[in-house]
Amino acid sequence: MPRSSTRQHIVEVASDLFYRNGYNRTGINEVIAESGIAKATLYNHFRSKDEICIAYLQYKHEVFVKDIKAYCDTRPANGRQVLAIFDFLEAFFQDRDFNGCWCIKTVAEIPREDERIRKEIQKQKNQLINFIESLLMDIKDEDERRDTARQIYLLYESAVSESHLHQADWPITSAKAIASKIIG
Amino acid sequence: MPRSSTRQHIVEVASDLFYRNGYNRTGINEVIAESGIAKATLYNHFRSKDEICIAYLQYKHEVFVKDIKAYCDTRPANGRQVLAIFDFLEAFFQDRDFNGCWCIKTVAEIPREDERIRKEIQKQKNQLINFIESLLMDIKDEDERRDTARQIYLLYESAVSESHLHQADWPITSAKAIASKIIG
DNA sequence: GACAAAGTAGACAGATCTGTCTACTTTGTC
DNA sequence: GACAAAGTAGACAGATCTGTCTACTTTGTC
Repeated sequence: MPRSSTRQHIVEVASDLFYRNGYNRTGINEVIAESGIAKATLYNHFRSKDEICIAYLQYKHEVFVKDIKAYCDTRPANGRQVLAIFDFLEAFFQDRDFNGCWCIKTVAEIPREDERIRKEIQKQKNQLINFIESLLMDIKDEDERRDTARQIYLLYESAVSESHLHQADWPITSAKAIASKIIG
Repeated sequence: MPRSSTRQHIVEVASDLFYRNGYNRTGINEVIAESGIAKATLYNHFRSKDEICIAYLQYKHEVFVKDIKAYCDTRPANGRQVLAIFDFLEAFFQDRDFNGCWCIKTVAEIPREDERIRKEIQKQKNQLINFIESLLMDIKDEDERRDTARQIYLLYESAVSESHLHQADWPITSAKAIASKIIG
């Protein structure tokens, strides 16, 4: 296996385990056993478990952005296109691998001082707000567009967390209904 | 110290530590050192760390319910009284001990199989929805009242998580603005 | 086919952390 | 003041888990 795909393979396996079972409850030994690689190989690609955590967050975000963009692209580019993000979430929720927001989960597990991870997560959330804003180009006033994007972002985030917490999809339909009201 | 207040003392100290530094990152030894009690005393009051976790969640919820009710009671009991929950949150956010939602934090840290903790958290969230509903008695239709309570609950939850995540209060003002629009 | 780079299997050091147990002391009540 | 209940200080077993290191093998390239 070429070096770059070994790294990628580790990231994918670790991501699955971290997301499913939690970062602290997934040991390095589990990652290497599941990856079928030696421990020294893992530490040849990553300096520490922390570094794998960053790669995990980036990988989840990368896949998420790709998927949600592709999903929204199938809808007509009008003022209501943004509502597609809730339909995307509904599909994600129905998937048996759904386990809430990786950012929120990870932030709860790491020490508060870990600035690298905190910054990465804030970056991801800001990119999501920007993406939502890009779907709201019907709104000509820049401040209003930004405000609306933030509001829909809040609803989306809530829908993710709460559908996971309650193990039910009413938060998704409810959030979508509010978003629909907001964009008029 | 009488038995009941020893127990209460442990719960308060453990709650501070769990909420501030996280459940998994707070060891039993830290709890007893901070409480100034012996380890055997702790295990005389609680069978396991897990049991302290339940007591922690219940204690945080109890204080929260008492405080938010008292806060909302100072406002006129009209259709807009429910908006006070966002002002309450704003005050809580300004407090330097604010550290997001203890339920979300704890759920992220415990194994998925821990049903007792999961049930406790769902119970707390349902009580919050019921409390919000009790502030919406202006809405006569029962289904509509329930729906609205859930919507405002989603906004409140989002405001808690996101103000913590972004270390900024715009999620609170933004969520309040949406809630205000919903109740008309 | 020589050689470097990458990978292997797993022992092990060292740092956690929970929960038990021991031998003893303090406190509160009759 | 006797006695039980509650608390103390801390050793220790046993179960983690991360990251290093050793001695060796495989792979890819010139």
